[in-house]
Amino acid sequence: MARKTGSHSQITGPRIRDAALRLFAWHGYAAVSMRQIAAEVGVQAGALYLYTPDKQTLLFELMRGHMEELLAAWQAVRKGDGPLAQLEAFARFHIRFHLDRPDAVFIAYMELRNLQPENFARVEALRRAYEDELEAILRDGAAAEVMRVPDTKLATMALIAMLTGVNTWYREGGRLSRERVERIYWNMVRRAVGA
Amino acid sequence: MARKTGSHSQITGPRIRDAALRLFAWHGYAAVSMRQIAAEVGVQAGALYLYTPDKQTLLFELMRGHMEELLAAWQAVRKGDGPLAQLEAFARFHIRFHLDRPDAVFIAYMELRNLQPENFARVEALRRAYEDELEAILRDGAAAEVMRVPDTKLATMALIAMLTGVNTWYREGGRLSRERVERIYWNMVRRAVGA
DNA sequence: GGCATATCTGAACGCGCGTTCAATTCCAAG
DNA sequence: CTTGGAATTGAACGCGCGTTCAGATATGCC
Repeated sequence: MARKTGSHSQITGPRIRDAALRLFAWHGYAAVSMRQIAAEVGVQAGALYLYTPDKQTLLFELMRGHMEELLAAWQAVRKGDGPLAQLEAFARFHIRFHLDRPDAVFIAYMELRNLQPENFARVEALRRAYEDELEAILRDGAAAEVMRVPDTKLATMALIAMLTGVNTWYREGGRLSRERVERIYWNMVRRAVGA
Repeated sequence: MARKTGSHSQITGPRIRDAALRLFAWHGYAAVSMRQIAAEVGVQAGALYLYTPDKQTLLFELMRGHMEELLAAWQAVRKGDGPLAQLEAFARFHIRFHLDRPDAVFIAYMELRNLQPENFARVEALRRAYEDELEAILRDGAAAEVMRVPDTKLATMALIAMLTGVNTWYREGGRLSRERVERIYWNMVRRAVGA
């Protein structure tokens, strides 16, 4: 049950996004009602419509925000010189970024089918842009003959799937530290591309 | 629109499962109504309840059926001798099996959260049993010093994620044949475990 | 204190949901 | 042709959905 005080706050917008992110990730977009989101924020359902035109846009903005954060964060990474250093930077960045935002990652992968076609296309474009970053590294590595990748597109998809998979099993405070996880994954990635 | 003839058929049960599988995979369990499934089969919604006690059980039976097929199919595979041959058998089997059943695979990974706790536990147990098959191979390989895997559990999750990822991008009749995809993935798997 | 404005409530709208069940239709066996 | 049982219909049930909006409430400024 949510709070009952009538005090107004200036931060309802972010609180709605947080609640929606958490609820969508746990129960799925289609299974979560606007009333549930509102209850989590401590507000009536109607109030949500001061901050979003509809439920679909709420989902889309969460996914767009996540993908743009992802791209911006990768652009900001110091990447080092040479394809191998860049591949290591990518692998470690990907794991770290994804472990920091399990809910947003979950939504970005699971709720694509609940986006209207136009919104879907925009999110997909952002995802492809991210994949292209990795593929460029692999192409450079293959050209410089420091990696053996018979098909860069396939290798891109394989490596991203492997790295993203860490979110399905890693639990904070578990058997392995983040640094150890990063190191082991990086070694598997390096070997997988024959470097 | 479905057919309107009143002729009874003895195969309504399987047709319901087929329709539910396809619809759940495309739109998600929560977003698909019993009336939509019924329409796909060419029947009224009430008729579904001659074949399933409720919607939740319909989902559960689809997932349980898929996981049991997966385990049975793997048991039936000729695996060859030695950890490396078995790892190759596993990688190739996993890709083949998953590419043959994209809808069931999608459901098995995406609709776990829509299972009631008891049903979830049963499906999870089956999934763990499958993962254990791979982990046993990796442990044997590490013990025989033909593989280098610092953590078998992590490697298991990483490899399964990588292999399952093929379903997200592979399209029949595309640029790469199944055999070529299998071969490239197997090479990445082999290298990833340092063999 | 009074007022403008941003924020929120609470009720309502039409709709589709999962599920039930009496009545009907169909098929096969005698 | 009749009959018994399986298969299916079609209407109904209570409920919660996304969304709207007139009215109430709180806040910051004069």
